[in-house]
Amino acid sequence: MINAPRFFQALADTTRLRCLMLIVTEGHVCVCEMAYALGEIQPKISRHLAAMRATGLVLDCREGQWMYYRLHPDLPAWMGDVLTTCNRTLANQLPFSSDRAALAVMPNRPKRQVCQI
Amino acid sequence: MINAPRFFQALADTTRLRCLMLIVTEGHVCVCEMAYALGEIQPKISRHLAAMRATGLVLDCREGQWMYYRLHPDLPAWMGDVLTTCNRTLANQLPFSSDRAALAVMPNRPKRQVCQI
DNA sequence: TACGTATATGCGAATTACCGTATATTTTAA
DNA sequence: TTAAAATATACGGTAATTCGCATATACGTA
Repeated sequence: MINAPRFFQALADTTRLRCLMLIVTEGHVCVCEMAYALGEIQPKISRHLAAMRATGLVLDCREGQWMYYRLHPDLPAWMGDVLTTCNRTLANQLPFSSDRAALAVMPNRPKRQVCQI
Repeated sequence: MINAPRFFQALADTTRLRCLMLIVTEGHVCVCEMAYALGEIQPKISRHLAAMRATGLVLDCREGQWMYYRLHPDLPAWMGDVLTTCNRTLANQLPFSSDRAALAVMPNRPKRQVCQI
């Protein structure tokens, strides 16, 4: 089970926090979407997501070629509250606001179909 | 002004988080109180507090020989919300609960007098 | 002034974190 | 079966973090 210091450590990196805010807003986001939205290279995004998966903060789900990430359903309630509180304020600030804007106009953005689990 | 990643980085260390939860609960806590409550040596506590002061998370206030730390009054509201949410849950868990218990029975615990600013 | 208590900080060592590049793996489609 | 796209990871380098110990500084009191 994820503990408080590890939870906060996951939020302590700008790239991870930007990915998490996208996940909180969108529900499910795949790697190439985050890489495009943040303007970062794919291995960097993938490594940060692997770190958050290892700490139990997010869960991955393959859908064809795409790997979608979402918040771990067993996340303690207070951690979900923290993420929501955080997103409510940060969503209107840079770079989080421009991340959403970039994702909204992503060319060839994959359409999520199945994997509703 | 303190930003989100630096804020979370401050919470990402167990010693700092324990000190912060004491500060949230008590309002003002001095270094020797935290050292006693956590069972850690003074330089370790002092260095962590200096780090949090440098990031703008806490404010110090000398009172005689003692240096009291409290949350920075200009902390963004959402960060205060996160700390409150966090403390509400963690206060009942180890090691945070035993930190409060130890502080409550600290021998020769200094009495805070002035420095109400 | 001299001493005891509280606090801060300099220092070096060990550990951990983050990055870019290159490459391996998985899946889809031709 | 071959190619292309998406993703994961190994590797090496650099920077940041954390620690214990020793010591410096500040304050109160005798």
